[in-house]
Amino acid sequence: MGKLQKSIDKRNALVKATIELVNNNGFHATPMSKIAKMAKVSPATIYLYFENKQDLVNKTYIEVKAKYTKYAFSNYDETMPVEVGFKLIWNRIADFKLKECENAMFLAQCDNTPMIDEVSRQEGIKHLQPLLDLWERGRQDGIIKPLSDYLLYAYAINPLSFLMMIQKRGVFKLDKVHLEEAYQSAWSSIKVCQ
Amino acid sequence: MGKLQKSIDKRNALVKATIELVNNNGFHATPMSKIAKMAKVSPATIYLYFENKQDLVNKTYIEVKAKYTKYAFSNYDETMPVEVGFKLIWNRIADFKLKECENAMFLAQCDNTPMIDEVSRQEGIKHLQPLLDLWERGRQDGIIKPLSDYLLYAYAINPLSFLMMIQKRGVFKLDKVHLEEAYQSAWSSIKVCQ
DNA sequence: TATAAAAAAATGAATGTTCATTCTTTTTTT
DNA sequence: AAAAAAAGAATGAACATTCATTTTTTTATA
Repeated sequence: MGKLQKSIDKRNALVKATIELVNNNGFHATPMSKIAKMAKVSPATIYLYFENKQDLVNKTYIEVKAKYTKYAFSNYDETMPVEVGFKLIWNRIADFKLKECENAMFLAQCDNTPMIDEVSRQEGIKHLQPLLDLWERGRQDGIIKPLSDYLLYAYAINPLSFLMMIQKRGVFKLDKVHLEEAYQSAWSSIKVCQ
Repeated sequence: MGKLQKSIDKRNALVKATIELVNNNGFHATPMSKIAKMAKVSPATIYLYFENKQDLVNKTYIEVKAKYTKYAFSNYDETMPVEVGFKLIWNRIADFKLKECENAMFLAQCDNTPMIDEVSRQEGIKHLQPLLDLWERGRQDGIIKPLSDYLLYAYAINPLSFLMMIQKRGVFKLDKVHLEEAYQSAWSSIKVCQ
């Protein structure tokens, strides 16, 4: 195995350990020493890859966010009709939140916490543009309500975070039927009523 | 001022300081010493009122959650028609999230973080019953979609947390018009389409 | 190709700080 | 005068980060 690959593996192991430990204990209760142990690395080695703990968590956030948006748009292209495109993206996001639960949990925690730098937060938002473009198209065609992107996100996408969270907490199990119902609610909340 | 009142004041000051500091720095970065300083009390005094830091934050959570639900239902009574009752409660919750921003932020952070004991979390949920009863009535009358309470909460209420969060972050200002739009989206997402 | 010197990467232990909690003393209330 | 409440300082543990060594990898030479 090449030196470069080994470096990449080590870095990935650190990021993965960070996600898992922060999910279970929160940022404040995950010492660098535990992250190191879980990644099978010396604590000192972390500092060869990241400046410090804050940098580690910022970079982890940005990477997970990038993975999220890449996943969300993987089978979308902008020539699709608005409703088709939205359904596609919505389902991919739902998939991500339910299948890539660790990653999604981590994002939820970062997004509701002063754990992350404002700069990294901004960096993370960038890649959502295709969805915003789709909405703009929908508004112009009179298919989607003329609401701010924030409102549309709040009603069409954000509820999935809540559902993922309670599902993870074990109090509720989201099955195929629920998912279809959730989609209908999401779409109802932003579509123009005929 | 009586001894009891003085005790209450001191305890309230501690709870208030906890909320403010945790909002700004997160649980991990708010030392007991800072909480004590902000509440104008010796660090040792905190331990006369709370067992330890975890207990302080658990109790704070439960109190804020109780305040939230009390606020939400203050002008609701269960003889109201479903749609009227829902609008009333929704608006009170919106008010709380926007006017009692510190409290709402604190709850959002607690709800997306392993900061709080599972026991305290359960304790906090209890008081939401009137809303669940209203929804049950709405489902039976064919006014509200036959969805699980979790789904209804995810679409009708939870988006307000997201909107509060981004508003607090300064990236978006929620005005009267937005609020009415938000209500329409919330209601659209859970009402049965005629 | 084999070997050794140099460079890079990785390590475990050490350092200094921060912090939750407790202890002893002082102040306030009864 | 006794009891209760509060205080500030002390304690000891946990932790992020750095330091001095060791191990691994690369490069240069024969």
